[in-house]
Amino acid sequence: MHPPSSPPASLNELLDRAQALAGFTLGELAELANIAIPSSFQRHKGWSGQLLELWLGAEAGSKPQQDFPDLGVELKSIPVDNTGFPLETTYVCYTHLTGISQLDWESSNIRNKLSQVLWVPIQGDRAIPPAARQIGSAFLWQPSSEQLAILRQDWEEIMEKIALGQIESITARQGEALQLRPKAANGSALTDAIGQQGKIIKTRPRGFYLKKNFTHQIIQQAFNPEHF
DNA sequence: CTTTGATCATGG
DNA sequence: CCATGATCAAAG
Repeated sequence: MHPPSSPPASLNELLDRAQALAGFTLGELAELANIAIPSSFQRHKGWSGQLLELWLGAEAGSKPQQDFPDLGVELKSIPVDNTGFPLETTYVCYTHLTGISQLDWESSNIRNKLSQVLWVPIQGDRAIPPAARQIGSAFLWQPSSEQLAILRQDWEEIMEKIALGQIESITARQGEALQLRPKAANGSALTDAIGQQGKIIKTRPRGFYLKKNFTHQIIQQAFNPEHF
Protein backbone atom coordinates (compact mmCIF):
# COMPACT_ATOMS: atom_id res chain seq x y z
CA MET A 1 0.00 0.00 0.00
CA HIS A 2 1.31 3.41 -0.95
CA PRO A 3 0.05 6.97 -1.54
CA PRO A 4 -1.53 7.60 -4.97
CA SER A 5 0.55 9.39 -7.57
CA SER A 6 -2.34 11.25 -9.13
CA PRO A 7 -5.58 12.92 -8.07
CA PRO A 8 -8.71 10.75 -8.00
CA ALA A 9 -10.41 10.73 -11.40
CA SER A 10 -13.88 10.41 -9.95
CA LEU A 11 -15.86 10.90 -6.80
CA ASN A 12 -16.05 7.14 -6.33
CA GLU A 13 -12.32 6.83 -6.58
CA LEU A 14 -11.88 9.52 -3.94
CA LEU A 15 -14.38 7.82 -1.63
CA ASP A 16 -12.69 4.45 -2.17
CA ARG A 17 -9.34 5.94 -1.26
CA ALA A 18 -10.78 7.54 1.86
CA GLN A 19 -12.58 4.42 3.01
CA ALA A 20 -9.41 2.38 2.55
CA LEU A 21 -7.73 4.52 5.21
CA ALA A 22 -10.28 3.74 7.94
CA GLY A 23 -8.74 1.82 10.78
CA PHE A 24 -5.17 2.80 10.05
CA THR A 25 -3.27 4.91 12.51
CA LEU A 26 -1.54 8.12 11.49
CA GLY A 27 1.74 6.42 12.36
CA GLU A 28 1.09 3.53 10.00
CA LEU A 29 0.20 5.81 7.11
CA ALA A 30 3.21 8.01 7.76
CA GLU A 31 5.52 5.03 7.84
CA LEU A 32 4.10 3.64 4.59
CA ALA A 33 4.70 7.03 3.01
CA ASN A 34 8.16 7.45 4.51
CA ILE A 35 7.22 10.54 6.45
CA ALA A 36 8.55 11.49 9.87
CA ILE A 37 6.01 11.25 12.67
CA PRO A 38 5.87 14.13 15.17
CA SER A 39 5.65 13.14 18.83
CA SER A 40 3.38 16.10 19.40
CA PHE A 41 1.36 18.44 17.23
CA GLN A 42 2.62 21.46 19.12
CA ARG A 43 4.87 22.37 16.21
CA HIS A 44 3.10 20.34 13.55
CA LYS A 45 -0.50 21.49 13.76
CA GLY A 46 -1.46 20.77 10.18
CA TRP A 47 0.37 17.47 9.91
CA SER A 48 -2.66 15.17 9.95
CA GLY A 49 -4.41 17.13 7.24
CA GLN A 50 -1.36 17.13 5.03
CA LEU A 51 -0.91 13.39 5.52
CA LEU A 52 -4.49 12.88 4.36
CA GLU A 53 -3.91 15.13 1.35
CA LEU A 54 -1.03 12.90 0.38
CA TRP A 55 -2.98 9.68 0.76
CA LEU A 56 -6.02 10.96 -1.09
CA GLY A 57 -4.08 12.62 -3.87
CA ALA A 58 -5.10 16.21 -3.22
CA GLU A 59 -3.23 18.97 -5.00
CA ALA A 60 -0.62 20.45 -2.69
CA GLY A 61 -0.55 24.15 -2.15
CA SER A 62 -2.67 26.77 -0.51
CA LYS A 63 -5.01 27.95 -3.20
CA PRO A 64 -8.27 29.58 -2.05
CA GLN A 65 -10.40 26.82 -3.50
CA GLN A 66 -11.53 23.26 -2.94
CA ASP A 67 -9.01 20.49 -2.46
CA PHE A 68 -10.50 18.54 -5.36
CA PRO A 69 -11.82 21.26 -7.67
CA ASP A 70 -12.61 18.85 -10.50
CA LEU A 71 -14.83 16.84 -8.17
CA GLY A 72 -16.18 19.82 -6.28
CA VAL A 73 -14.99 18.42 -2.98
CA GLU A 74 -13.29 20.04 0.00
CA LEU A 75 -11.31 17.79 2.35
CA LYS A 76 -11.50 18.25 6.12
CA SER A 77 -10.02 16.13 8.85
CA ILE A 78 -11.76 16.50 12.20
CA PRO A 79 -10.43 15.42 15.59
CA VAL A 80 -13.07 13.59 17.62
CA ASP A 81 -13.28 11.99 21.06
CA ASN A 82 -14.40 8.41 21.67
CA THR A 83 -18.05 9.40 21.35
CA GLY A 84 -17.52 11.09 18.03
CA PHE A 85 -17.77 14.62 19.38
CA PRO A 86 -15.49 17.19 17.71
CA LEU A 87 -12.56 18.28 19.88
CA GLU A 88 -11.77 21.35 17.85
CA THR A 89 -13.54 23.87 15.67
CA THR A 90 -12.99 23.53 11.93
CA TYR A 91 -11.15 26.16 9.95
CA VAL A 92 -12.88 26.96 6.69
CA CYS A 93 -11.22 29.90 4.99
CA TYR A 94 -9.49 33.23 5.24
CA THR A 95 -11.59 36.38 5.34
CA HIS A 96 -11.13 39.53 3.29
CA LEU A 97 -11.73 42.58 5.44
CA THR A 98 -11.81 45.27 2.76
CA GLY A 99 -13.21 45.57 -0.73
CA ILE A 100 -16.52 44.10 0.36
CA SER A 101 -18.59 45.59 -2.40
CA GLN A 102 -21.47 43.19 -2.05
CA LEU A 103 -22.66 40.57 0.37
CA ASP A 104 -22.92 37.79 -2.16
CA TRP A 105 -23.10 34.49 -0.32
CA GLU A 106 -23.71 32.39 -3.41
CA SER A 107 -20.42 33.35 -5.03
CA SER A 108 -18.38 33.48 -1.83
CA ASN A 109 -15.35 31.30 -1.27
CA ILE A 110 -16.88 29.89 1.91
CA ARG A 111 -20.08 28.87 0.12
CA ASN A 112 -17.99 27.11 -2.51
CA LYS A 113 -15.86 25.26 0.03
CA LEU A 114 -18.81 24.11 2.08
CA SER A 115 -20.90 22.98 -0.87
CA GLN A 116 -19.45 19.49 -0.53
CA VAL A 117 -17.01 18.27 2.11
CA LEU A 118 -15.30 14.93 2.59
CA TRP A 119 -15.03 14.65 6.38
CA VAL A 120 -12.41 12.33 7.81
CA PRO A 121 -12.76 11.77 11.57
CA ILE A 122 -9.52 11.11 13.42
CA GLN A 123 -9.07 10.18 17.07
CA GLY A 124 -8.08 13.46 18.65
CA ASP A 125 -7.85 12.81 22.38
CA ARG A 126 -4.64 14.45 23.53
CA ALA A 127 -3.81 11.40 25.62
CA ILE A 128 -3.32 9.47 22.38
CA PRO A 129 0.07 10.15 20.74
CA PRO A 130 -0.14 11.30 17.10
CA ALA A 131 1.31 8.03 15.81
CA ALA A 132 -1.40 5.98 17.54
CA ARG A 133 -4.38 8.05 16.47
CA GLN A 134 -6.76 6.04 14.35
CA ILE A 135 -8.59 7.22 11.27
CA GLY A 136 -12.35 6.75 11.20
CA SER A 137 -14.91 6.30 8.45
CA ALA A 138 -14.84 9.17 6.02
CA PHE A 139 -18.13 10.49 4.68
CA LEU A 140 -19.30 12.99 2.12
CA TRP A 141 -21.50 15.85 3.26
CA GLN A 142 -23.57 18.43 1.49
CA PRO A 143 -25.31 21.01 3.68
CA SER A 144 -29.06 20.64 4.00
CA SER A 145 -31.20 23.63 3.13
CA GLU A 146 -31.59 24.30 6.86
CA GLN A 147 -27.85 24.14 7.47
CA LEU A 148 -27.24 26.32 4.45
CA ALA A 149 -29.65 28.93 5.73
CA ILE A 150 -27.88 29.07 9.10
CA LEU A 151 -24.48 29.36 7.49
CA ARG A 152 -25.67 32.06 5.17
CA GLN A 153 -27.24 34.09 7.95
CA ASP A 154 -24.14 33.87 10.13
CA TRP A 155 -21.95 34.82 7.20
CA GLU A 156 -24.09 37.77 6.19
CA GLU A 157 -24.27 39.13 9.74
CA ILE A 158 -20.51 38.89 10.15
CA MET A 159 -19.73 40.34 6.73
CA GLU A 160 -22.13 43.20 7.33
CA LYS A 161 -20.33 44.14 10.53
CA ILE A 162 -17.02 43.99 8.70
CA ALA A 163 -18.37 46.21 5.93
CA LEU A 164 -19.73 48.69 8.48
CA GLY A 165 -16.35 49.07 10.17
CA GLN A 166 -17.28 47.02 13.21
CA ILE A 167 -14.65 44.32 12.88
CA GLU A 168 -13.26 44.95 16.35
CA SER A 169 -16.64 44.28 17.91
CA ILE A 170 -16.93 40.81 16.38
CA THR A 171 -16.05 38.01 18.79
CA ALA A 172 -15.99 34.24 18.41
CA ARG A 173 -19.32 34.15 20.25
CA GLN A 174 -21.17 35.62 17.32
CA GLY A 175 -22.81 33.19 14.92
CA GLU A 176 -24.69 29.96 15.40
CA ALA A 177 -22.61 27.73 13.12
CA LEU A 178 -19.87 30.03 11.90
CA GLN A 179 -17.47 32.10 13.93
CA LEU A 180 -14.80 34.62 12.99
CA ARG A 181 -11.48 34.27 14.77
CA PRO A 182 -7.89 35.47 14.38
CA LYS A 183 -5.98 33.47 11.80
CA ALA A 184 -2.32 34.37 11.48
CA ALA A 185 1.22 33.24 12.12
CA ASN A 186 1.40 35.41 15.25
CA GLY A 187 0.19 38.55 16.92
CA SER A 188 2.36 40.84 14.86
CA ALA A 189 0.62 40.00 11.61
CA LEU A 190 -1.63 42.87 10.58
CA THR A 191 -3.84 43.48 7.59
CA ASP A 192 -6.12 46.24 6.32
CA ALA A 193 -9.69 46.43 7.51
CA ILE A 194 -12.51 48.94 7.50
CA GLY A 195 -12.59 51.00 10.68
CA GLN A 196 -15.00 53.52 12.09
CA GLN A 197 -15.98 56.31 9.71
CA GLY A 198 -14.88 54.04 6.90
CA LYS A 199 -11.20 54.70 7.51
CA ILE A 200 -8.71 51.93 6.80
CA ILE A 201 -7.24 50.45 9.95
CA LYS A 202 -4.83 47.65 10.72
CA THR A 203 -6.11 44.57 12.48
CA ARG A 204 -5.30 40.92 13.03
CA PRO A 205 -6.18 38.75 10.03
CA ARG A 206 -9.32 36.64 10.54
CA GLY A 207 -10.73 33.38 9.28
CA PHE A 208 -14.05 31.58 9.38
CA TYR A 209 -14.44 28.48 11.55
CA LEU A 210 -17.29 26.00 12.01
CA LYS A 211 -18.35 25.71 15.63
CA LYS A 212 -18.24 22.30 17.30
CA ASN A 213 -21.97 21.95 17.81
CA PHE A 214 -22.48 22.36 14.09
CA THR A 215 -19.86 19.83 13.03
CA HIS A 216 -21.19 17.45 15.66
CA GLN A 217 -24.59 17.66 14.03
CA ILE A 218 -22.98 16.82 10.69
CA ILE A 219 -21.27 13.77 12.16
CA GLN A 220 -24.45 12.58 13.89
CA GLN A 221 -26.36 13.02 10.67
CA ALA A 222 -23.84 10.90 8.81
CA PHE A 223 -23.84 8.00 11.25
CA ASN A 224 -27.45 8.11 12.43
CA PRO A 225 -29.35 9.26 9.35
CA GLU A 226 -32.60 7.73 10.61
CA HIS A 227 -32.70 10.38 13.30
CA PHE A 228 -33.00 13.04 10.65
C1' DC B 1 -13.45 22.03 31.85
C1' DT B 2 -14.50 24.77 27.79
C1' DT B 3 -13.81 28.32 24.67
C1' DT B 4 -11.64 32.36 22.58
C1' DG B 5 -7.91 34.40 20.88
C1' DA B 6 -3.15 33.14 19.60
C1' DT B 7 0.03 30.43 17.38
C1' DC B 8 3.09 26.88 14.36
C1' DA B 9 4.65 25.19 9.61
C1' DT B 10 4.75 25.66 4.72
C1' DG B 11 4.55 27.51 -0.13
C1' DG B 12 3.50 31.41 -2.99
C1' DC C 1 1.52 39.27 3.81
C1' DC C 2 -2.02 35.62 2.08
C1' DA C 3 -3.88 31.28 2.49
C1' DT C 4 -3.54 26.56 3.26
C1' DG C 5 -3.21 22.65 6.85
C1' DA C 6 -4.92 22.98 11.85
C1' DT C 7 -4.08 22.72 17.38
C1' DC C 8 -2.39 25.21 21.35
C1' DA C 9 -2.91 27.45 25.67
C1' DA C 10 -4.27 31.48 28.38
C1' DA C 11 -8.45 33.19 30.00
C1' DG C 12 -13.05 32.62 31.49
